[in-house]
Amino acid sequence: MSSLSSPNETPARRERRKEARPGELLQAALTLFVEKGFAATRSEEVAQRAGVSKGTLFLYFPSKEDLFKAVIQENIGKLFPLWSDEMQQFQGSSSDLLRHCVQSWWTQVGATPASGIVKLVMSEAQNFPEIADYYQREVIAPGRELLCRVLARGVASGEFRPMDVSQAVYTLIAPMIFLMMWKHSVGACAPSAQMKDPEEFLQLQVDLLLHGMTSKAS
Amino acid sequence: MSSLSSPNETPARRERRKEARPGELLQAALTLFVEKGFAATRSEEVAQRAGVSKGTLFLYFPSKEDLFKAVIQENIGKLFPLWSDEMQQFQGSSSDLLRHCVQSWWTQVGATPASGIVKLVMSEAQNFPEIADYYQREVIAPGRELLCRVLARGVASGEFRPMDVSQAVYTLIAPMIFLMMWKHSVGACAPSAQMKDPEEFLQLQVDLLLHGMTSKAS
Amino acid sequence: MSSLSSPNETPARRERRKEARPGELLQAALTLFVEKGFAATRSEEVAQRAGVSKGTLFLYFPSKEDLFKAVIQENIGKLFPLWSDEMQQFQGSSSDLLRHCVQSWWTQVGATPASGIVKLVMSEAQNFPEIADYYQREVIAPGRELLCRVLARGVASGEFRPMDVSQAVYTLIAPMIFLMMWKHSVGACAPSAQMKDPEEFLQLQVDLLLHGMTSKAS
Amino acid sequence: MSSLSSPNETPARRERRKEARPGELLQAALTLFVEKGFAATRSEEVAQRAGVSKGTLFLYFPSKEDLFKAVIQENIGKLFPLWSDEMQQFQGSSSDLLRHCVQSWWTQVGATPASGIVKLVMSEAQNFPEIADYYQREVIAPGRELLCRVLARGVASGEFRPMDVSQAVYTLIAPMIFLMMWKHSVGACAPSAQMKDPEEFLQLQVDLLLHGMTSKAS
DNA sequence: TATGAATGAGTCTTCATTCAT
DNA sequence: TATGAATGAAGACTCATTCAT
Repeated sequence: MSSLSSPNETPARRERRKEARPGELLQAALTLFVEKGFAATRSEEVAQRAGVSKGTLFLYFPSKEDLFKAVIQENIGKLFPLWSDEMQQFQGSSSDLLRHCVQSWWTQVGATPASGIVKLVMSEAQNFPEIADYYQREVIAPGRELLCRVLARGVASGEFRPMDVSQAVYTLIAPMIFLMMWKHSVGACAPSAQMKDPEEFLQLQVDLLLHGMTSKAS
Repeated sequence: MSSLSSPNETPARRERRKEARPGELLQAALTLFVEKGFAATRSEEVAQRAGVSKGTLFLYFPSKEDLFKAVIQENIGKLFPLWSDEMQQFQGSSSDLLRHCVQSWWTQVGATPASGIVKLVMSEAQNFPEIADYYQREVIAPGRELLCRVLARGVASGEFRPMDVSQAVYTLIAPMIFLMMWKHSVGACAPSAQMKDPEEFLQLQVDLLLHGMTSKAS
Repeated sequence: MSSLSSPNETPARRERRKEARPGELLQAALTLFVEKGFAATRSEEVAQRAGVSKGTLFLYFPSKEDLFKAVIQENIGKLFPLWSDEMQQFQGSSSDLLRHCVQSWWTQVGATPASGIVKLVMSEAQNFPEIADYYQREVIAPGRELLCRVLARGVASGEFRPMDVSQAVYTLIAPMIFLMMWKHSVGACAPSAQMKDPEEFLQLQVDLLLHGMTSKAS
Repeated sequence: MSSLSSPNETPARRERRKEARPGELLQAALTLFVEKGFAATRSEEVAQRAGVSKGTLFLYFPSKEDLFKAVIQENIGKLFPLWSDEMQQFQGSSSDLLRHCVQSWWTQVGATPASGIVKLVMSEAQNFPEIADYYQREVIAPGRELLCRVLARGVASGEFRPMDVSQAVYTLIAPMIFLMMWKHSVGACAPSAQMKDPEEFLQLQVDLLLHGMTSKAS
């Protein structure tokens, strides 16, 4: 436009805010949703925490549910394409790839507030079918697909025993889901019930699975 | 009403019902809570399904939350003393005992509506701290204790390798929790995400664990 | 029930209120809707004017729209069956019957708050399609049908000239609608625009029509 | 932008548009108000349809209400001076003049979107007293005055019987108002209730009136 | 002039719980 | 005990209007 007139112009403050808003709101929503639950978080609280008025929230997200969907996408959904690429380029053994997957998930979801989103969705799925659908499409399906590909890779290379990968994935999913649910429900309320070392638990689970699955072990 | 009938006849239906009331309410609550969720179930629905009026429900249970607690106790809490006894009297190997535990849990909780209660509690724990406390006391603690004893039994007899039982139990708990959560959240909403054969999955998990844990396997 | 025990019992106060409530609410709604319009009347105002709380209103009418429908039925809809009977039994000439119809309408609707309802429905029809449907079914259709029967009666007896009754009715409807609209819009706001003598106007209109319609007149 | 072009060329499109803005906004408002109602039309929609931003609308019209007033003036108010002139110069009989008036109204209002404005004003008059006042001043008063003059002309010439013209005008106004209200409320919602041939209806009404009014008829 | 981001007042409806009967 | 009428707090979302740019 007028880029020729001012050499190092920056967007007007108003403009910069406009671009920053969605992120600020998403961040606020993530924190509050995880802390208080989706239903228990008032839209206005989210707006306040992001430093804007109620109306502004609805300027960027047509509804509270859409805000939730965006939070899912921002914190989890967008990881799958990246992971998919990583997997494609991975050079090592399938065991290592599997370990890498679980590790990545732990680092980027399990150990972060995003884990609260997973817990939330599983908790509220019944009450918000549209969110459940969205989650199924954007998270569950890609997630399963990714893990299935990893298992299939191992089977194809002869590293893993032949198996029904579409069922076997649950063996990987289960400990992850468990960890997130536990952390954000009983773990959050009764410190005594908290898990001591989730990462070690995860390690153990994966080792167990690999030993059970690798050809050499049998 | 029954004033015309003989005084020493069997208690009138009304009176017999009177004693059955709490149980009927509990049954109705279980069904509805599992089907629609805790928040989405109206107290009046519970009363209606039990054939009494809204007021009567509050005569037996001071609040909806208390009703929930009673449902937990009735459907899950009361199982632990029984299981504890069973365990005490079990004669076989610790592997078999472990399998038996998981089997019992599956039969009496996992495959029944009670599994929905577990899902519900994990979902609502944050919103109802009192319920979380209650659950921790009446379910989690006894459950962990029971499984810890089983593992310790195996270790003591030399059947299992030495281990930190208090962490190892999570390896058993995880697939159970996962199964219940999955079934009642994504599984209930997206048929495509449903698990095909939960029992087989469970079997597999236990086998995996036992192979990884038993001395002979190493 | 126990009617044999107490000779002249009356329903408990609570009970009597229950039966009186709908009427009280309907009355309050009629007044407020006519005075302020449907959209501009808050549900709570209606409840307050009826001396109950907001919640109670929704105990008797599932929604504000349903309340409106009930107001229509109560104040206008229920008149048609009565009028239909009257017409059936009318013995005089069709001219007299027509005059009687218009007279009845004026006495029971035009000159009463019910006229405000008609104005309201015509005003809000676009914004509340469901109400428009209801009104069409419960008021317009029966009203037209009634007037058509009257005209047909006159034609059949040779008192009126042959005509397309289904279009001719509008000649009768028009001045009534006009009177109600005028009274509740410009008439209500600008006293100077108010009609002086609506009844005389109506008389004049009917006379004009009858002159035009009666066979002898031609 | 146009700084590169010759200074004395025809006004740039932008500038020409600038002067056309109010008219475009008025046109857009007319269409939308009639289609969706006043309250249901968002200011932004009007602006959008006129190809400008929300802010610009408020630059030309201080409020939505003022926009409405301008729409009234533009589509109805400005007709009366013209009609008044026409009447002044009319040479034929008063019957013909009356027919001409009704005809003109039908052509320029009744059959055009302007009829929707009349309906709207009558609907919203209570909620917007200022609009009601404005309408009374700019439309009702001049309209009545015009018709009164026509009737008085007929009476003065002996063509019509003596009458209270200030009341008699309603006999002319009624069918017009009715037609507009009907078309834009029930007629718009329930096709079955729509009038078949409004023009014929109008004709009939006028004939009826003239028969009743002309001296010869008595 | 023109823009469009931001504001915040306003309202229907649900439902756990109470209490007069 | 049992009933069910009554209560009232709580929350998402819209949109006319403003004002910094």
